Amino acid sequence: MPKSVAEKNKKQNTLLIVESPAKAKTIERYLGSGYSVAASIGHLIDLPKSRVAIDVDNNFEPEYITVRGKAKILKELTSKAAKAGNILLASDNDREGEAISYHLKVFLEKKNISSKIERIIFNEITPAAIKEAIGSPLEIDIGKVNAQKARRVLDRIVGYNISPLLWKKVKNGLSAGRVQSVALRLVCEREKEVEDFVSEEYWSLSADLKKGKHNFSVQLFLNKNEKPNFSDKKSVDLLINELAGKNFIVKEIKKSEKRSQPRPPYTTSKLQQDAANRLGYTSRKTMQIAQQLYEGINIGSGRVGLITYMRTDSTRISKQAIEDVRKFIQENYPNELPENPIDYSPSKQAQDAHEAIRPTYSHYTPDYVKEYLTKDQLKLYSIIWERFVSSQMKNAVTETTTVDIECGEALFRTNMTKVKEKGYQKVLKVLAIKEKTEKIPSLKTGDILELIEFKPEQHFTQGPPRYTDASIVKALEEKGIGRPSTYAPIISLLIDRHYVARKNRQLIPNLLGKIINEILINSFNNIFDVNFTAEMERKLDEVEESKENWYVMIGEFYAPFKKQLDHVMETLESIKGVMDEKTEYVCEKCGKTMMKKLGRFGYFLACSGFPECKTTKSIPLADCPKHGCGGKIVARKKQGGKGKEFYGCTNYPECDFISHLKPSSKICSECGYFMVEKYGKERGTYYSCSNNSCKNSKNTGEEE
DNA sequence: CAGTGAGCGAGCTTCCGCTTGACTT
Repeated sequence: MPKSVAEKNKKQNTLLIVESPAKAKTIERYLGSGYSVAASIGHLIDLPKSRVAIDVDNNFEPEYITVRGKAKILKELTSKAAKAGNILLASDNDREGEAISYHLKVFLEKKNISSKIERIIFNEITPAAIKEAIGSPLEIDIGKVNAQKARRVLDRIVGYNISPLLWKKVKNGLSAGRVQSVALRLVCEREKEVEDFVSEEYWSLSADLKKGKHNFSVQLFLNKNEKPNFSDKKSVDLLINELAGKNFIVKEIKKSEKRSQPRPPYTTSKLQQDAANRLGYTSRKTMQIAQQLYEGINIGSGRVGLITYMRTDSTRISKQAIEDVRKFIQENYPNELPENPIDYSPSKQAQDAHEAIRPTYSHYTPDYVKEYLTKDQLKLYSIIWERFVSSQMKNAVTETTTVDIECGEALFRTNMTKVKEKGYQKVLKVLAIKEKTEKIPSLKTGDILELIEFKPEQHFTQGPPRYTDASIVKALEEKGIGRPSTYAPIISLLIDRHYVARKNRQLIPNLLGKIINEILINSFNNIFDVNFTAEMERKLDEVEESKENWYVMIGEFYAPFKKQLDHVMETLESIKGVMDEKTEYVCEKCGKTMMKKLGRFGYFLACSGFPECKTTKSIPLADCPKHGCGGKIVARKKQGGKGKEFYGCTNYPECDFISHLKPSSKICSECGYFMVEKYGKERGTYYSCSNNSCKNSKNTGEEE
């Protein structure tokens, strides 16, 4: 049949579809002619946003539609598919990826695309891995698709039923969900621990000693291992008196060697943790910068993707990358190259669709790419590079010398740590481990030391630390809640909804967050529990292995849930309006007091006479400092309500005063402008003048 | 690192997870 031959010739190229456009570009380069590579840019088909769209009476069948804004991509993919001889669905090798491929396949078949559609899977972007995958095409794994469907439907049922309950009982626009509400719960529970903590005074004792010309410090120990806690100064003074005049004698000198292993290359969670702790980045900032490094930076010779994909739960490394980094180590640190590559098999629960986060080429050292990167990009790239290269180097060896010194009945001790072999630490700069260690003069057993002075020191027991971006991400990952692509958005969501505030990097629940959490755990303790997700995952595994029907699993959840929901809807008392605060402001139109309320765009003032009087206005935060202006400074946002808040004058555009930081109640003693709160890593919270030409704007503001 | 700019809001909101882009950092 001549027609089909002509058709065949026309349609000989293969279309490969992945999720990420950057990945598509890379793969296109690897494959060359005969192939074209396109990207779906995430999910294309999903539940509609505007309603629940789950048919409870029909085995929970979800209603799928084209995702808003994705119609164009779907159309383009369809037209490319129509021209291709062969279509390879190469979305990620996890549940979500399988669902993307499945939906695409169903869609294309409906569009009467006659070409062969196959699923291929690779877990790393290397020519070898991709070619191997193309050589062994697979069927869609319907078990995985069903597990994704179950997860999606469950989250929809929980989120889209409990959120409206909150609208009715507490306030419009609120939200609840399997993941966000547990994150909120963690923050609230920690806050409770902080509030309940009672700080206690205790004292420690050290002594400054002298041997020859060398001074050094030793600490009092109990039972050889424990530091004693004196509850007050009296008891420590008692001991000091007892020891007065007694000799300090060196009793024992011990040396011990410790090997420290390099850490595995980064996963998303670990990268966010280190970037937060070491560089002070929020999770969100880390991901934005990582995305830039992934998509590519022009480094003279052209645009190069500097790191592998940044959303991963795996520490796995491609064979090619191992060879590359071992070559780099061989050339630059030949003594630190281990005989064999170090294996970082991913943890058991990892979905493992991507490699670890690593530099694409080890020889692009931070120094080499420095001039092409912004400061922030360079810092983040440096820690990724250092962590990866060091992960394939030899252990470091440290030697610790412990000296036990007796004084009467008391035992004092000091430690000195020396690096014997730097090993992997040779490449650590930004990630360098800064260890403070005592310098001890050379001593031998029996030496008698001269006492310079006793140093009793007062301490207070510290309460548990509040969560930070770093520690909440760590906690969520450990509990299996959320995914690499959602850690940063979860934190942003809690803050955007005014459930939680981030202050000096700490996550503190607002009253709104506490109230919602209280309601949720009182009414749905079983769902918003850290174990709920773990149990869900266990069942999803059974669905994936076709041991259970996805809708049977959902049905078992739904029946009791619906009962619970109806009960709460009926019995829970509405507290609508209790969040509104009375203020001193008076309505300009009717003279009634104004209430402070939380709206879609943040807090605002509204007349207590609502709905008769609909007066609203922004909350004045400070007087406009411009001479003779008389306006008030209020929080503002750019058009469309997008972007970060700034603070401007109510007399705009006549008055153009602006500050990007929130006014504090403090007034500058130099120029009378209001001061703003700033936070420095070293000096903590301080105040600075909002007047750029005032000298106080650079310096620490005076404390009142 | 400095620069940054709307007049809204009392209804139609909301989930999680995959992606990037536009916007800040």
